[in-house]
Order: sequence, then C-alpha cells, then structure tokens
Amino acid sequence: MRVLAAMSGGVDSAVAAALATEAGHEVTGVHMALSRTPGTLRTGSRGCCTVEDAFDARRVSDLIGIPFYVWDLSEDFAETVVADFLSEYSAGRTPNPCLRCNEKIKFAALLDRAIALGFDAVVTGHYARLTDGRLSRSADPAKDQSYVLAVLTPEQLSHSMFPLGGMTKDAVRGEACRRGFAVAGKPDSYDICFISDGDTRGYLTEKLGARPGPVVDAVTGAELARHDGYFGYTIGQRKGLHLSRPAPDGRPRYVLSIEPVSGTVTVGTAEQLDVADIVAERVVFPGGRPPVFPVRGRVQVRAHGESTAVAADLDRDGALRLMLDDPIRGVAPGQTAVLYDESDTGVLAAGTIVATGRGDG
RNA sequence: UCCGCCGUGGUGUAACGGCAGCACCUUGGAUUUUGGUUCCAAUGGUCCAGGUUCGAAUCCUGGCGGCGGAG
Repeated sequence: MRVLAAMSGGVDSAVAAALATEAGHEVTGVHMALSRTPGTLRTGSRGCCTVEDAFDARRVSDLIGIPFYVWDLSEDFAETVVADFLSEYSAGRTPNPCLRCNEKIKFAALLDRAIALGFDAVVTGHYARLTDGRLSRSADPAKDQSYVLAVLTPEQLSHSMFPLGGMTKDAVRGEACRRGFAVAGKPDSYDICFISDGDTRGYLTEKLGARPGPVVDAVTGAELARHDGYFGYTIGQRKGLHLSRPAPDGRPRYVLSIEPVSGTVTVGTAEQLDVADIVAERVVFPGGRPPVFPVRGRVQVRAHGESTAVAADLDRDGALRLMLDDPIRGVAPGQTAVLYDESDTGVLAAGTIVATGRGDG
C-alpha cells in the first residue's frame, strides 16, 4: 500500500513510519505545520509543532530512506481546532483539542489530502489496535491512546494504521535506539501544543479578554471570591479559586458548575461532584455498526484515568445515555465519553458529554 | 468615658511557661498527547514597647487594634 506517515518529530511516529516501511509499504513522511507562528523554537520540546520537531522528523525520514515533506495545515488547524477550543471555553464547556485535531486534522484534512494524492492510508504513532476495522486498547495499558482515537468514524479508521498498538513504550524506544534515531530519548509530549508556555488560562484570557465574575457557594449562595474569567475553570477543578477564607469544614472546594452568561462559578464539596448519569451526543461507532442497546460496558471520560462499569442505552434522538455503577468526579460537558466493551478492550461508541446527573433523578 | 473579652502565616484555627502544629489558599515538582483530579514538596506567622523567668504565643504593665456590654 501507499501510505502517508504523519511524523510529529517524536519517537512514536518515527518508529511507526519505520515499521510501516519494513512491512513492505511504500511510505512517505509528512510533518504537519500546525502553528501560524512556527517561530516557537524551543528546546526540550513540549509538543509536536516546533521547527525543531520538523527537523527531527526529517532526519528520521532520511535515516529510514523515505521521502519527506512538510505540509502547512495551519489554516485548517486554526479554523477547526483553535477556533473550536475558544468558542467551547467561551460557552462554559471544556473542550479536548487533541481529540478535535485527530477528528478534523490528522484523520480528516491530512487524510483527505493524502487520498487525493493517491495514498491508501495514514499511519501514525498512536498506541491503539485496529483489527478488522475495530478499534481497541493497546498492548501497553500505560500508554493506551484508544480514547483519543475513539471519535473517528469507521470510514476514517479504514484508512488508518497504528503499527505501535501491540508494543510497549519501552519496546518502541528500544526500536528507535536500535535504528539510531536521535529522537529515541526524546520526552513524551504533553499539554496543549499550540499553547507554548503551558499557561492555558493565560492564553484564554489573552484571546477572550478578562471577564470578571463571582465564585459562589453552592449551598449558601454566598460570594466567596472574584475571578478574572469563568473560562479559566473546569468542572472538578480545585486550584486557582483564591477562596477568601477556608470552608467551615476546612476541606477543599471544587468547581461544580460554570454559568457563562453571568460568569458565575459555583463551588462545593468533593461529594457534590459525584456523577452517576451522563448524556453524550454526536455519537460515533468506531466499530462500524452500533452495538445492540442497551448494553453493559465500561466508560472512560478522560485521556488519563480508569474506566467505570456502566449500563449504556441509546435515546430515540440518538443520544448516548450512560448510567454508572459507581459515581465518578470531575466530569465536564465538552469532554468525550468513550464506551468500551465489558472486557474494557474494544471501543463500542464515543460521544460528546452534554449533561451529567447525580443519579437521583 | 468605664467594664469585660480577644489579638498566632494570605485565611481559619492549635500549642500544662519548654522544638510555634494542622487545614484551606498560593507556588513548585511528579504523573499525563485535553481540562481537571491525585500524590510529593516548598514559601509564609506569635500586633507594638517594656518587664518577670534559665526559658514567654502563654504571666505582668503600658500602647495600638477589634468585638460585646454599660451609656
């Protein structure tokens, strides 16, 4: 097959490209330029989008012996990922730009362009398995990235390859080392790639402007503090509330809800964060056909963290209803809920969280 | 004006006259391709001036400040 390897400049995509080449595919390496201001040349790279990262990707391509190009997708990225990120936070929700990027850029804009040029698939360094068109967790549970790929449609997945799905991170680094890749010891990326200093709240304040508002107690309604912008908070957040005085019980307070019109951030106890019902919309079934609802399985609501046993059903209007066996905390609208099968390996469905409940009504 | 009570990190509170501790907040680190959570660590204090004592947050005197009562 003719495949296009998306090369971030990190270890994983480098090894993925090498493995695809050795498997007999005709591979072309491509590094996506996603930032409008690629002057963010930083040492100790945080993400995948600096000039330095593009150099790393080129050197690996040369070593493997495949053609290499840099494609400028910064327009698409700004319009679909960054703009969505800002409007979601502006609406009081908590977006996941990495999922958005996978859904709209890596496996959409990039893939479309690849197919138009005659390629059959895109290969990436994600840790997830794809067998007979069904997406499932990787062999290395610590690095599993099936969550961030679960928003892809069967059509997108049918043109995707994840050669690292059966490997551990250590094995991947070993392969990189064996091949003499300079990036073998490069640290994993983290944080949001287009916020170079990692200061998400500062970035949002710069883009959206300061929007002062109150922090109020969920029970008494009393104003406990002032904030500079509700978009600096997310459900379940504890830090940065600047509460003027400790709660009477001396225990920490967490964000329970965010109301964008008045800019009100409501806080309460950890117990008040418990969520037992989740409704998710924009549902996709990466496995192709939907499972037979209602179905028991496991649900995961964040990239890092464990899954919870759940009974899932589909509303008449196509929304996913999740009823958890045990409550979980810090579930924010805008985040993605991924439904796995009962063995917690195969992905059944994914959707955007629009509402949560405590399970009592 | 008089009487009484009380002044301890940013905040809320502990400490028979004997190493000023805890919690919340803040900051940093660990973890992590989102936010967040969690864990670890750090910064930070006895209102002021005298006195008693080997030793004072603690006892005494005065000042300043706050609260309550009497007017």
